[in-house]
Amino acid sequence: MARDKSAVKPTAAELTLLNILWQMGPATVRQIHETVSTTQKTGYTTVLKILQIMHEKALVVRDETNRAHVYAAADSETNTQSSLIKDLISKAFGGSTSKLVMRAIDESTSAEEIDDIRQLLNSLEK
Amino acid sequence: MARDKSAVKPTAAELTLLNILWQMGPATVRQIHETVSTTQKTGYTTVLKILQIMHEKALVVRDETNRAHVYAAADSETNTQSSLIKDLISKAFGGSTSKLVMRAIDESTSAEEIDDIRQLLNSLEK
DNA sequence: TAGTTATTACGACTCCATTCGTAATTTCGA
DNA sequence: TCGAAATTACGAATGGAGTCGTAATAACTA
Repeated sequence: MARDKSAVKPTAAELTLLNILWQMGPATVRQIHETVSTTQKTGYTTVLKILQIMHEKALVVRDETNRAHVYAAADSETNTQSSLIKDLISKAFGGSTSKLVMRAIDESTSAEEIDDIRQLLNSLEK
Repeated sequence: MARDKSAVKPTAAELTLLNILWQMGPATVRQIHETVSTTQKTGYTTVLKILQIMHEKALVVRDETNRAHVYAAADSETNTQSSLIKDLISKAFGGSTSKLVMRAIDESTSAEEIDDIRQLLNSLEK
């Protein structure tokens, strides 16, 4: 049996690094550390260690051609978002997507975002 | 300063017990354990311990009047769902509610659920 | 009352996430 | 070439989640 990739759920720290990788594209530890340092005070080797663990979990791939390894997200942002949301729907919303959507939309949701959602619904065949 | 309740995010195991409490209403450890046992094999003292930790975190309240303490969820299901979803939107969707909704709806979403969402949007003033 | 049963309290143990210091390795410039 | 700088590798320390065994306590019953 092949291992189910969607079973690997990134932790909070891992998601922080994935967000950077999705934004920047493939990057070295130094680049990633510099970016993460603008918002947090995290040591260089901490970032390195987390990337190594993510590599073991296959959350990232890395190019070892050069001295400084280049890391990249193994899965797309879209796919990761989908699996995170499916997880939350099953664990906290009794499996109901509509319940989640109803909770997600509140007074802080902008009119533009609501328009976006309306257009999405209109584009559905169902 | 009052402590911010929304800062406490229930873990996976805690969420399992909260779901039971929201469903059953206030209940003893025995009742909760019996319910959780229908789907998992978890020891009685494990459930007790988790409830005690949840009590320390103020995720549940308990009535110690009787020998068998009666536990109840401290916060409503709706409020907890809202804070879980806000957390996910900020950590994985760049703060965009519409992006989350777009990911949430996919081919597995039933026509009934999509209708529910349409009605929600129609009922909005925006 | 005395023993059995039910319940809570306590603490230990494992696993994993997160952090970082230090060692080993490689590269590059003087 | 050789030493400084950069990078990776390794491992230890901390803390929390989840698990459960055992002790302490309370209640019930024969």
